[in-house]
Amino acid sequence: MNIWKQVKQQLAAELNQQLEKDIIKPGDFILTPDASLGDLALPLFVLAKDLQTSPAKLAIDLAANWNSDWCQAEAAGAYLNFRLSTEWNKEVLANIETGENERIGEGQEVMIEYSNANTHKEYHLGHLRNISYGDAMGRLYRAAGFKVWPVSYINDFGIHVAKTIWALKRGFVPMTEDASADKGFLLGQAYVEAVKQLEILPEGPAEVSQIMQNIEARTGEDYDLWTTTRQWSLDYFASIYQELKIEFAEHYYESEYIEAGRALVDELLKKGILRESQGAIIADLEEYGLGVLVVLRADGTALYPVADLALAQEKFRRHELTKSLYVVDVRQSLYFKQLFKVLELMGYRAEMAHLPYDFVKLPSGMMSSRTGNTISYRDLYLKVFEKFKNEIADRHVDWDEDQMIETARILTVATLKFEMLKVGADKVICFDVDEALRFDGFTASYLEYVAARINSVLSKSGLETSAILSAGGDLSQALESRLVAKLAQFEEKIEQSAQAANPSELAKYLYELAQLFNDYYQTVPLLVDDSGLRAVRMRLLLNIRTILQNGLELLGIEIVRQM
RNA sequence: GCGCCCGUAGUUCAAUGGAUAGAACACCAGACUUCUAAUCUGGUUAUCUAGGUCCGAUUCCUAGCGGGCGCACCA
Repeated sequence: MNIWKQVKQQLAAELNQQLEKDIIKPGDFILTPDASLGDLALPLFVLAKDLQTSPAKLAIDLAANWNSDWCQAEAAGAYLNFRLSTEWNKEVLANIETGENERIGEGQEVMIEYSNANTHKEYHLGHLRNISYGDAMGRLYRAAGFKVWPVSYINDFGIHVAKTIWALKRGFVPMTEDASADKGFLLGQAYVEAVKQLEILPEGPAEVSQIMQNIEARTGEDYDLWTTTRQWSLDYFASIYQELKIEFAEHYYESEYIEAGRALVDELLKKGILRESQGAIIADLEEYGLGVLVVLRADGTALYPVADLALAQEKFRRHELTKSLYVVDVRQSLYFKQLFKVLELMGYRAEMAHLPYDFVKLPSGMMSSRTGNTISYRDLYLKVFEKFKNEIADRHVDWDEDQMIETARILTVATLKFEMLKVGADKVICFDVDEALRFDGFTASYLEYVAARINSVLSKSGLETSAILSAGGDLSQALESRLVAKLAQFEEKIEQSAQAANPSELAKYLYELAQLFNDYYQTVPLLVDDSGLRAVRMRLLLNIRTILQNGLELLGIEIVRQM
């Protein structure tokens, strides 16, 4: 139930009745720029023109004839401002407490592919942005009632694999006998070393090429080495997913779709969707303004679309999808337009969309796993984790080790994800480690701190949840009304974030809510002697925590109990 | 050359075509005998340029400037 939308509908209905026309729509209302002006506003410029009067005069007329108690109307220049009564506050809280929300996606299935990492390479910040974004989008769709299939697609078969294996065979990077997750991490370093050595050793390229052929033959020593090292990477990825609490319904691997892809290419050649050109096999999409997509090289080896086409086919075969989404770097925008066009020509009609996001760069320049100018996920995680752990140790000498570690883990994951999600997907993130290690300002820590503060106050209130929920006192402070109005906007924010495919809107909303709370906490005493007042304030806090918790959950972030 | 994205405060980012362009960081000055100071309060600073549409443009259109990224055998 979207209460803010209900309010807009109600206002529109009452105004239309007053005017005896059906011209005001719920979408015409805007938020006031300042709380002193009220909660909602209606700009009257267009309406005044239709009614052949001036906006200011219309505002005065409408305000004069307004006679509803639940909401006050006031003319302010060309705007009609509305202020909701304090009575309304409790309705909002009751609405949140019932926990129902709109489910526009009921009965629809959406597949969302993300975390398209490469085995035998480092898992770095770029992947962190991808997985955080993909996970959040999946959660937003799920909240809207869709059946969501989060899937990962792992590229385990490119030339980069051969390079890494070459580096291992040549002993450029010593492999330890530690857990395989560590080996997965070391593979990333092996790859960087391979790229370096390939520029030095003249015999390198030929050796790598031979290894690639051996792997593709799927037999022999190099193939066995591929199987083993591939598993190291997969175990490493799995450990990261577990750490981030991100779960996939299915995992797809490029190596498993190349063969089917080749058969598909033959079929599409016969159908005339693909054709031969300059020795290569292409999809000629010039007539759609999409240029040319090369599918097979002139030497017959497969390019990326081969597996991708077969994979898409498999996805549609397995599930009745209404939407199929791909969370991939913005640089592949053209590629996805081409891929979707070919799939359309093949007869697929489901909605297919690329959810692009811009890359993560460092103050030192572009990240590149080839040159090694990256921040690995693991290094960053450990750095942030250490900082939190030290901070907790300073503040809570009485905590045991388990509590410290668990809290630091939650805060670390929250920080990593929040840093990736708080910026619009269309923006390049210039990642500054020192910035990310901050605990103040627009950070996950700020939000977590509010949750912890609320928990603390609630437990000191001495009230049972049932007593809090049935509290009947009045929330009459201006800050309380602002907080409630903010809470009421939650559903709408979710909808907007989902529609714009932009979790940063939700992140920003939650931050603003937290700011309001801290202001409230600072200025208004909460644990007051008046038991009715105390109870209703606790009720407000409980609701703030609910929204904070639910909102952060949509971003894939857990809240701490204490910090 | 063609296409896509981005140009907002010293920096990093906000603003479904609406009221005085908001935050955060940094900097300066304050607030814990009282619910967690990982907090709060106050102070200084900005829409790349030129046109156009509109009652109203950071937002939409055109041209230019600046940056990034794509565009036939990378993924």
